[in-house]
Parts: sequence; structure tokens; C-alpha cells
Amino acid sequence: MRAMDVKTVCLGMLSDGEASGYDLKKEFESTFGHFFAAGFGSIYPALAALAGDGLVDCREVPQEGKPDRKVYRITSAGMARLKESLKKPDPSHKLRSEFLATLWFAHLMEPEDIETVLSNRMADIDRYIVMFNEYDAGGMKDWTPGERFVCGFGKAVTETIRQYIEDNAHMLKARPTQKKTATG
Amino acid sequence: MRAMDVKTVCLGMLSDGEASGYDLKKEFESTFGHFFAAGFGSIYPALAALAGDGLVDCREVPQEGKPDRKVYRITSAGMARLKESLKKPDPSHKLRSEFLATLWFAHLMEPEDIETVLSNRMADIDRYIVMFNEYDAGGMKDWTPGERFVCGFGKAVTETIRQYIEDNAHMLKARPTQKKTATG
DNA sequence: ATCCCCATGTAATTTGTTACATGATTGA
DNA sequence: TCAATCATGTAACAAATTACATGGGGAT
Repeated sequence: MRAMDVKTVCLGMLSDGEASGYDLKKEFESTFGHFFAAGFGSIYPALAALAGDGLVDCREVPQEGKPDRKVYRITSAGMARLKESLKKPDPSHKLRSEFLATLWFAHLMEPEDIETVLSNRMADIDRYIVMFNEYDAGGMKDWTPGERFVCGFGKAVTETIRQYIEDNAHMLKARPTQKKTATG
Repeated sequence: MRAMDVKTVCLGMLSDGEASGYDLKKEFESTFGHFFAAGFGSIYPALAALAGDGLVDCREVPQEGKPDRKVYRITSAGMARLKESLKKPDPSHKLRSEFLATLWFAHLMEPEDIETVLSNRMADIDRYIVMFNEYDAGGMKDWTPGERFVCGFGKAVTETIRQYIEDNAHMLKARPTQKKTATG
């Protein structure tokens, strides 16, 4: 575990205080949502593995009508491992966009399908912008500098994308210029 | 194959003219590099699968001292399948950033390690900006609207990121505000 | 000498996604 | 009555990364 994989991110989240897998999922959906996704299928095995390695310990809280709540807490070995993982000098920043890959071939698409793709993406973007504005409105008290930096980053990028799509969608509606064919 | 996976992107690239796996790899490294990565380990099997499905056909060009060059060409069935794949209304746009995940925990890092992470990312960004500027300088003749849209998108986002890091790196160097502890 | 470019591919491994499995409580 | 929230996990599957395997030619 040298990289910032799901395990390491869970470990990092636990450095802020104890939490259950369910709690971490909510954090992945909210603050981490725009740059690092993880579902239950990754989180629960990650926590089990961390516990197996002694990087976190687990306390089971009995509940009625629900499975016992398993609350994880980082150990000092876990804290040391986390700091070690954070030493990686060149962490990746990977975009995998089926959205852009699709529009690359816009000249092969029907205009109404292009429109649909753009407006669906726009809806996603607007949800993110609402989220970022809610953070701002909350004053971001108790946020670490890193958390502020990352959310500001997300907001700046998201707003740029929104503006870019608004300003340039018309390019995709233009009839394609004839390419590599002699038609005069 | 409903989504824009490596297979579909290869198929799309071949809609522009015949090419070998090696050629496609170069396209993944250049124009597609900023939003969709693929290595030989994905491309060669993808081409073999496409050929098996009759979506492309393959012509072997003998060469001296090198393996035969396998040149792939899209078939009419492949073209139909590609257009079908492009109908997906909500293609994903996923960022997975170990860079941002790392900096989220900046308060646990040594200042010099933060510096290293930022300057390494900056170097990557600058390479992309050089690339985008070379495209602009080339006049983007023969580029489809989709290609222009996507490259413009990449340029806008990359420049925003560059500016954001420049303007906000100082946040990460500030001593962390005490969090959830009574010291004041 | 050494590295990069050309050119192909396979196999093992890692990683993550999706579906399945269970089930009470609360609010609309 | 229906959906959402809470709460855990496993198993099957899909996908991509990495390492391995081969080897000549040309530039520095």
C-alpha cells in the first residue's frame, strides 16, 4: 500500500476521528465525491484489511434491528503508515472521461443526442456547484487547509467546465467541415 | 460494449482511417492523453476482440526485423456499432486524483513534501499546456468540431488548475488551524 | 555503450464495480 | 404504500495495469 488507494483514503479519513464504514461512505459521496469514488464493495473490504494489518482497531456497538455498528479508530501504527503513504512525491491525477471521448466523435452523432449528452453533464455540474456553494455558505469552520484547498480546486475546475460548455456547445452543432475529402 | 471503453475508443479512432495498435497507442498518448489513458496491454486485446466481432478487419504488412505490422480498418458493422455506442445519453466523467486525496491530508505532511507534490504536478500541467499550445499553433486544420471542443476543454481546465495552484499553494503552507481542541 | 523507436503480444496481478443477501424504522 | 436511511458484508464479474517475452535499427 504505497499509493493513495481506497484503503489509504479510509485510513486518512479515520485520522480525523473514529467512524463506521457507513460513515465513510457518506464522506466519499460528499466531500470526496468529485475526485475519488468508492462504494461499499471497496470500503468494507478495505476496513477489514486495515484491521487485519493492525492499522485500525474496531469496536462493535450493538444495535436493535440493524447489524452491529462497527466503529473503527486509527492506531499509532496506522498513523505512521498514513504519514508514510503521504510521502509519495508524484501522486496521480487521472481523468477518465467517456463524456469527452464521446464528444470527440460528435461528427458521427445526431444533433439531438449531442444535446442530451451536454444537458445531462450540465445537470451533474450544477449539482456539484450547489454542493460547493453550500460549503462556502457553511463558512468552512474546522476545515483544514488541505480540505479548503481541495474543495476550492473542485469549485474552480467545475465552474470553468460549466462556462466552457456554455460558451462552446455551439461548435458541436456546426456541420462538420469536410475532412480529407476533395469536394471543393 | 455499451460504454466508451478502450474497445469503443479504438473503434472510434479507426473510423478516421486505418491504423495499427502502435499507431493508436500514440494517439492515446497525445490527443487522448489528458482524458482517457490506455496502454498496449489494453489496446492489443481490444483490437483482437474487435476483429473477432467483425467490427474491424486486419491486413498484415510484412516488415524486416520487426513483427508484421497489423493494420486495422473499421467495417460497416463496426461503424454501425460505433454510432450505437455514441447514443449513450449520460457518459461518465470520472476524476480519480491521488494528488487531491494526498493534499486533503496536507496537515499531516512535511512542508517540503507538500512542495514536492505541488511542483511535480505543476511540471505535468506545463507539459500539457505546451501540448495544447502546439495544437493551437498548428492551426487545427482538418480537426473535427468534436476534437476542437475536447482539446479546448482540456486547455481551459488545465489552465484553471495551473492558476488555482499558483494562487492557493500558500494555503497549504500555513500552520494548520487547531481543530476541535480548546487551546485559545 | 546506451537509450529510444519501432512492433507485437500474453499472463499474472491488482483493483474496483455490481449484484446479491438481510431487515427494521421513519417519513411522505 | 413506497422510498429512503440505517447497517453490514460476500461473491462474481469486469477492467485495466504491470511485468514478461522478443529483437533489429538508428541516434547520441
